[in-house]
Amino acid sequence: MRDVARYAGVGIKTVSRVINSEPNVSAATLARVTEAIAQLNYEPDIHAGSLRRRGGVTRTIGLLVGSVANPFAGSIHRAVEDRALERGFAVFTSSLDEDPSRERSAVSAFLRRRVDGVILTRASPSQAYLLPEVQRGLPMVFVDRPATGIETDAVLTDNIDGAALATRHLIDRGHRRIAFLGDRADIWTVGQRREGFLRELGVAGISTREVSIVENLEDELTAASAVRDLLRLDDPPTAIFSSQNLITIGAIRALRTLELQRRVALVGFDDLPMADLLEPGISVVSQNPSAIGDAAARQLFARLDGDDGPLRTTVIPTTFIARGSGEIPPAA
Amino acid sequence: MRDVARYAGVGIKTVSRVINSEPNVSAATLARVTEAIAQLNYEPDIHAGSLRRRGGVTRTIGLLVGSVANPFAGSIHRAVEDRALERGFAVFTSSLDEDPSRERSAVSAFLRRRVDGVILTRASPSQAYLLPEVQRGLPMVFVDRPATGIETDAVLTDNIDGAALATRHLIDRGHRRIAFLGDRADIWTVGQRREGFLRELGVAGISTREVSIVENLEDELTAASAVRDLLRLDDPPTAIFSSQNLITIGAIRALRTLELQRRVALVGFDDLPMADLLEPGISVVSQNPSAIGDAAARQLFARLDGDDGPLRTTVIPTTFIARGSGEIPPAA
DNA sequence: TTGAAAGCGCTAACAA
DNA sequence: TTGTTAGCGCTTTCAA
Repeated sequence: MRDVARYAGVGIKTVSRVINSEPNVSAATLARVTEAIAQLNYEPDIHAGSLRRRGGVTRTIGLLVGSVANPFAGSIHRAVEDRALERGFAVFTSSLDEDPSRERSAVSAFLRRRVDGVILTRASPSQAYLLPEVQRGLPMVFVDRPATGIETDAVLTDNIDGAALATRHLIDRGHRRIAFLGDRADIWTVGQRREGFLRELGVAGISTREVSIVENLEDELTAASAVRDLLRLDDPPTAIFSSQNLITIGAIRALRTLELQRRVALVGFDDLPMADLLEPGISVVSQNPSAIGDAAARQLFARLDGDDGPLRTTVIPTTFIARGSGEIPPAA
Repeated sequence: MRDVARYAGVGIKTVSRVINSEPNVSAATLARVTEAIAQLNYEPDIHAGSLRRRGGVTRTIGLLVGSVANPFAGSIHRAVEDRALERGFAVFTSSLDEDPSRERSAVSAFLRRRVDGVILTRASPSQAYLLPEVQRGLPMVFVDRPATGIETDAVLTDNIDGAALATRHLIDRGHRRIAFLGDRADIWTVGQRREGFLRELGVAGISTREVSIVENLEDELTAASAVRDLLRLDDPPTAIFSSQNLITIGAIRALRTLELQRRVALVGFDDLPMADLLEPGISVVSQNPSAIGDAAARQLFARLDGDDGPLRTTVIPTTFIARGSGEIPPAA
């Protein structure tokens, strides 16, 4: 900055004014400084500035997700990035892999870099360790799962309603022996989805003894093997509600292996790429990760703009997409 | 830091020593300082430190990709993040959408935040504007596409060989009238893939008049319509080589519409999720984005560790995956 | 083993 | 409209 000032023949503060588009710089001076910046290929150091700047803002936010390799997280990330870009904010991202210790170290890495706000999908059971940041007023928006141990803004999918929607759809087509496939039971969303499933069974007067609930499925393989086991029962389910992506794929594979993909109904929670190109097409309850990211970013920036209204939980609705697999009637 | 020093009854420099795990701190002092840090919930400001630190390292790198919502980019990102995490580096990401102006502004945003290195998929035709950074010694690794206008390290997919592999596979099954479907012709990779396609035609002695080359397909819709047009020709192609993901999906849709998915062979460049669950399964030349990200990050960190050996271009091989669609023989 | 003082690149406050 | 000075939180240098 000193070099630029010297080159332009002005004081260092004038360069600062130009960089920050502050008023009270004459057109001629502005031109000279701009030229000097271009000539010297100068990029101001945003962090040196934020050190002294009021509030110490860095125009940087942090995003924590399950894994950036996961398309669901990718869509959230992209929506957050789009909102951030509009305001000249940069985005740090970190993958947590459902590992509580990674959550803590990633948050710490962000705090050491003085992010202005954080959007996070939690991986640990309690966020009480973030209490000092909440009290300090660091904006935080939880996505996909609410915080535990602290009160914050949140943006969630309507898991209960989505699961109920899927369940009712199957019940309406005459199914009673429906299987629920869930992933790790300590993940908040799966509990919600099971709740929606059970609620709708109750509404229809179906006893939980008629249904099968399998939980803690870890991946495609365990899901596929669970489905094979279920369908070998004396009184096998006529429909399956799979509460997560990879589990749905496992279920599809198992049904194919048994050549039952046109006899047993299947509805998955969360959409799959090319689900409409399979035979039958896979009916799903579709989430809207892009809307989640968008709402979370808007909420975060509203807080950064000084919104100190009451905490808000935004619920993003789901959409049922019928493609064939969910419309199969119970076997005669 | 001053608060921590006061709380622990030591000088500020001693706190600095503890934070940076420097030697010459007695066990008793270390314990007191550690306790003070915990009590005060202190997180050091990494940027204030880098201001004075030799070399000014921030333990931060920047990653530029097409779009973080794209699974190919997501896999690269995840691999980069994994390498970065091992070393306590944070990762900034930005999506470019093939927009040259976004490339420049995103790079500038990273430079203003003093990243220690950059990994980028270029979107603009020339990177000559980065010459000052190259000369300054800022480590940069280009992924997926080489830089133009500057010399840097790069990690690329073996596009020519991959395309040749796919083409040879079709030729070996008796096809001669093969269609090549390409996306925007100004994207470097598609040119390479066309080159591999043409090379293999030459080896087999097939005239380019026998094949159809369609380029500048923008998305699924334009690809699908191009395929429908091709198959309505008097002498339609018996096989299709699609050089990109979305275009492959468009081709699949078009073949379905025409009910030709079991009569016209199809090989795509880049793998698709659930491609094995379609009927027929989609044969592809699979890239390895995770290996690309891994190699790029390793190269970047090697440079940060002081490796000043000659510039290196790492080529990541492709794999052919036969699933059915590529093994369909020419219609009689 | 420890700490005091200077200074990294910038902005706030204030003076000219 | 412009510039000067102090100081943000840390590391470097050097002295105790």
